Amino acid sequence: MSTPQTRRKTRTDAERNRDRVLEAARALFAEFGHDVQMSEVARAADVGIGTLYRKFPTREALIEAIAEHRAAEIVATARRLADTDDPAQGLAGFLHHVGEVLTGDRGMSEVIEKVMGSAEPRGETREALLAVVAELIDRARVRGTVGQDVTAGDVNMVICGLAAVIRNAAGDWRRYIEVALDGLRPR
Amino acid sequence: MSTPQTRRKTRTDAERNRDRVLEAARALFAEFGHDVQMSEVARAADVGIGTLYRKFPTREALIEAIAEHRAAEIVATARRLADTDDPAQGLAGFLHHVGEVLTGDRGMSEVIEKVMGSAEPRGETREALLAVVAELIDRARVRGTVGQDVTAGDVNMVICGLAAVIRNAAGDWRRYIEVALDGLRPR
DNA sequence: CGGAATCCGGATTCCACATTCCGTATTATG
DNA sequence: CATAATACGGAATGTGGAATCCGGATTCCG
Repeated sequence: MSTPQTRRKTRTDAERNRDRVLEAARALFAEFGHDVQMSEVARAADVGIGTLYRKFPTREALIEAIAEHRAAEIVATARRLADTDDPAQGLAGFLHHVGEVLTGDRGMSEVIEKVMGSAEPRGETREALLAVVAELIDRARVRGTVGQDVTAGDVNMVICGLAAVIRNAAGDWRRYIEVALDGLRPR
Repeated sequence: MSTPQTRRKTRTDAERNRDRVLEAARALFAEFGHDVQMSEVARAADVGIGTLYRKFPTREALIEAIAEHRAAEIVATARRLADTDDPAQGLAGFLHHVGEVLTGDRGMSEVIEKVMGSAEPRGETREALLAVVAELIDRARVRGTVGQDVTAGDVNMVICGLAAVIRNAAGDWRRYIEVALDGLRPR
């Protein structure tokens, strides 16, 4: 009913513009974080504000699209690390990867904090992330690098803290990870 | 020159109002964090907006006043812990106290993050805090509960993360402290 | 080509707040 | 008390920024 067969192919410029917007938004949010303005995004994408709003009906929608993208990347890497059975990688490698990403993406570090916290309605991707983390923990446990009692929730907290440390430049985040990892090791 | 001897005593009601405002603001910011409105503060204090602004010429000024107050309390407690040479207290006790305070004061946990990060112009109190933390670390080091290489910066990071964990309800913050403390212990 | 169907741009509307202004009310002095 | 000095309240103003609207430009399709 919502698809009258009289449907033309989506205009090519429309599609192109959508990509432009996403790309520009990604760059802007990565550099300046949550407080870039819609008009700035539009300008950077070399697109009218109207267009921007047709693609993403809401500021929030735009941010979500970007975040989802980055999150998916992270999950992908995590899964790779989980599969490769390299002792030098695993949980440690994952945390460092997250740190690396957040360092170059201020907006993401702002989002991660919230996402790792309260069980928000951030569906699929969040689930996927939790799953991989759980797997990483299992492997680490077997290998003896983390205690039996360590949970995915613990790692969540660590990541939440990591994001804050990076976002506020509160110190050397690699050192933070080191400390956290030591803290998770079996007694 | 700025004190023409023709100076009456400050009106008593003025003084009383200032207290009311501070008290109301404290409560409001503690519960709702950074986004309470000036008008709400005024209403809660049962005072006109104009008055509120005579006491604190700026939203920021108000927040700063509140934060400074809380920070001073924390420093005081910290110093007490540092003096009491109770092994069960010290650094651990301090972190738990901070956690307790932040749990009941959302606004503060928002501020702490920033303050612990970038060497902002938050003068005296910040200095004092750093000093006590340093002292707590020294004692802990002597007692052997933290490694030789642990610095005040490390504790800063931990606190910054703690604030984030609490603010986002990302898990059990007592557990977080436990992990952090374990991570700081000597090898 | 021709003319829908779609999409664009960006001025404009709306809204949520901080901050200012000023006429009125209250307090301290003599 | 009288009166100057202060303080008060809260409507009015200013501002920043998201979201809407619509005449004009483009693109698709026969």
